[in-house]
Amino acid sequence: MYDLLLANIAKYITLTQEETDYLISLLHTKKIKRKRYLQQEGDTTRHTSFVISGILRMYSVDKNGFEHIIQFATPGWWIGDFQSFLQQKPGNLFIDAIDDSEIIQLSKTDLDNLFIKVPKFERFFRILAENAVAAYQQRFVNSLSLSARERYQNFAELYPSLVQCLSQKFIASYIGVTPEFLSKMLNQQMQ
Amino acid sequence: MYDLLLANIAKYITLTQEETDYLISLLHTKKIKRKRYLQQEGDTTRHTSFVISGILRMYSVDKNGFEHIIQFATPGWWIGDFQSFLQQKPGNLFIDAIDDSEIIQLSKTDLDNLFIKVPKFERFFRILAENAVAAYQQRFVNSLSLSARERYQNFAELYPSLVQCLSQKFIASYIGVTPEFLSKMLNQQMQ
DNA sequence: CGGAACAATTAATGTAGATTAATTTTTTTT
DNA sequence: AAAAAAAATTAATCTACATTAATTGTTCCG
Repeated sequence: MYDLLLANIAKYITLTQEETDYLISLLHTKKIKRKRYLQQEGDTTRHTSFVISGILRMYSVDKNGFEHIIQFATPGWWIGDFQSFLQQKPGNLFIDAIDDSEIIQLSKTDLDNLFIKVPKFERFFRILAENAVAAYQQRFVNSLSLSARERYQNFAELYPSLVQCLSQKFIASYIGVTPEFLSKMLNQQMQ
Repeated sequence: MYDLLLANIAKYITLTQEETDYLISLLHTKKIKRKRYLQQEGDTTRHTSFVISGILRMYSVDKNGFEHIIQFATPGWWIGDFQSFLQQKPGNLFIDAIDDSEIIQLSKTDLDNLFIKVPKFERFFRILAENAVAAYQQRFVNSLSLSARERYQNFAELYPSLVQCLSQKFIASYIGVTPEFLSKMLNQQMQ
């Protein structure tokens, strides 16, 4: 159940049995059915979530009702509205399950206590956050400087398995074009 | 000299005199004249930098030679190509000084040692990285879901002092439009 | 102080990708 | 397996913003 998470943690820090047990005592698992929300605009993010099965998406909805996917999360990934979680204020993002999924949750309160009781976790979450910054920096640069076609190619290279399993609609939303345009683009490419 | 940085650190962790002295022994200051590069594409980022005076910009240059400003950094801000710094590999970003500036630098090696000798710093840099993730998430959402005019308004609200002191060229590059279009937009707005 | 480099403005023209809408294909539900 | 819902395709039209180019205004430096 917690193997994937523990393996993930073990890459960066080494825990004693006691520390592992304490961590596990703070965790809760949660199942989310396809199309069900983990979080909606206006909710305050009380937990950070680690995906163990399925796939979720985080997205914003603009004032014209269009969705912009910021991130997909497959097993082994963390997902959450960082701003809302850190400041414990209502956020403006949505998260829902694309397929039936299962996640492990850790509440903000428990995480804060964990940092105090087992300071080693500061290191783990520092590295996690640093990697997230690097990833966002890169994604942002790509969205600024690549054309729609290049953004698609880049996505396909980076996440070949996602290209297989996601509908075009979601990929279009992630790379920032309409489904109609993506369809046209892909069919032109073949000729 | 190091006051601004120490005050910044003191917001999140408390250091003994000894720890402060040790930190200071690892720091170097550097002056960067207007238009001089702190870093160019292909360089590996060996240091993380904290601005104490002046203003710098970090940007990417796309294959058509256009610059896209990712971040400005004024006193009190950290700046650096995270991906290159973390992986110690050549990066693809540029950083240069918009005005004569002064920064404090800390090398990757010294930072890694600092984490081992004074684990408290794990917490400080964790919080820093978390805040950076939240900021990037928000900037990214804005770039996806707002029009050029809204992005300008948002920038002007967030950084009123920068709107004053930066040339339109730089603001245009930050919000992701051409200088010509920004000029037109601003003059239309007044009518 | 004068001229060279740089920044801003204006306007005509061009285009990547959006919008709308109708049709077909695929998936889901019962 | 049929009906309903969702996804993909195609094509015509539209638009926010880019491009190009010429003009003016500003800053900086010898």
